[in-house]
Amino acid sequence: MTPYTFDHNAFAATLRSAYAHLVDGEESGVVVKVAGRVMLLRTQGKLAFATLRDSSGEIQLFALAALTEDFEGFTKLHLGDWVGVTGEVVRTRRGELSVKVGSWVRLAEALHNFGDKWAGIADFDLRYRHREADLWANPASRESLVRRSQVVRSLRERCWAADFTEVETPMLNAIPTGAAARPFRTFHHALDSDFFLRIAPELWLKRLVVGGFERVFELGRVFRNEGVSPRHNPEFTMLELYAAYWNYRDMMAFTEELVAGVAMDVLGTTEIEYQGRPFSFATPWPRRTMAELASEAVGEEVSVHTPRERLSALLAERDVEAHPSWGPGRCLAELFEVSCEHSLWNPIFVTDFPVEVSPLARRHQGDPELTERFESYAACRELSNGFTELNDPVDQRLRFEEQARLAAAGDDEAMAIDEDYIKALEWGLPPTAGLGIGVDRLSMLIADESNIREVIAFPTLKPLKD
RNA sequence: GCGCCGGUAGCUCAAUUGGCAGAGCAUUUGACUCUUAAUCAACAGGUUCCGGGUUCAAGUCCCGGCCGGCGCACCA
Repeated sequence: MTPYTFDHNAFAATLRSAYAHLVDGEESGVVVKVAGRVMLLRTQGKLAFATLRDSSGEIQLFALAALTEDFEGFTKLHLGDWVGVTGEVVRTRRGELSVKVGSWVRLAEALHNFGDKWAGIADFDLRYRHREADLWANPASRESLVRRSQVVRSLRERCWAADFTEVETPMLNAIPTGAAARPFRTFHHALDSDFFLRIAPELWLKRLVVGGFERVFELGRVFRNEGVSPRHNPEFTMLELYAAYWNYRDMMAFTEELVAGVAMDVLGTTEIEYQGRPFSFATPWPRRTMAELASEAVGEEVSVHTPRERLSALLAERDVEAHPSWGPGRCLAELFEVSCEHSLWNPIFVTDFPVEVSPLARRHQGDPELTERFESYAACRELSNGFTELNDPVDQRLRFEEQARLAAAGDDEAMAIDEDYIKALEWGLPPTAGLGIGVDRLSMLIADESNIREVIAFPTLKPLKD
């Protein structure tokens, strides 16, 4: 029977720093209790050395037949077993800081182990399906998840510090809305109703602003029934926040400070390497309009007012066929994506998106065909999306109706009309700016990972059939 | 969803032109009083992802399926 508790009082990392002064062969006279997993075991006749890993790091266990209780049993520990050890802190003659094992107890047995002490676990299928073994075998896997945790913590603390109230909104939605995406479908038996897993918390959050929460944020999971790739997991984490009385320029300023601040909190610098290439979070980030960037890329002046025929011809030159339902706005957005996105390495704000692709954003004060919307790009991918919120219920209804026409034309990602949301706007949404940040994407940057699965503890995998 | 690549012992990986399926580590047994991926000796360990086919002979070639990686599409 293994124990139900173990009263440990020391960690590997703190012992290493507290006893750094011990010289080779010196004994401290201090007895500590440590616990963790046996990573390596080296027996040598009447001596045995084990490498113990706890949450802080690793430290050596030094067992002697003459001193250690049940020395024979100690030498028969398996790699991966959890043990609790009581013993004196010493440095061995060969210079390794150790706990000289007096008494010890096996806290849990590892019935499986991976054996290879050098290569760890390399098989992706095994690593992701049994992340617990991956985390035990591969320190780098643990490191990436720790980075993610630090990113989440930093985002939360910075939102709290800016007086945003953290809230939670429904994941089970009668209407999937707030973004353009195919939803997951589910069913509630007692209510005898279909539900959709949320694709964004956006509309709920703005309803809270209507209700008087002037600054709110939600950090949580959203679900999109779309392709899986090294940059897309079907469920992913989004930070969304809304601030009354701000516009999109205020929100851009907040966004860059937030993201650069996370880099400072987690890494202590804004200057990093991502996938072997220098990358800088340093603020301010450039602000460029979508039309400007697209014009530069295609070598002629284009905008939302360029005739659709010209835009579709430019798309065709880039092997993109403009769908008949696309107006000039959608064409411009597509042109931007195919011609600019791949070159946006350091963070940049792309601004002034067409109304046609921004059904929840307020029209631009200088051009009613544009919106006061931005997306930030980093490492050639979208990192955040924000805008001055559309708070006119009449215009919002028109935008939803346009979405409905797209849906009728076969666009299965178009938004549905949300009458409750329109009614909320009729109660009065103050001028407000909103922001969404992909937390997994940001974590990839901070953890220097190219695969989103590395920053998700248990990524979505296809279930095994028999 | 499409394309390319991969799947061999518990783990990491070999296996020539189609010719007896191997090593290291882990497990088991033994030796060893300062090891560090300890070392040394011995034993054991297999539906070569699954199902068909070609062949005297298939881990290897062909067809189908499963799972994964990458790319494309979709998207954040």
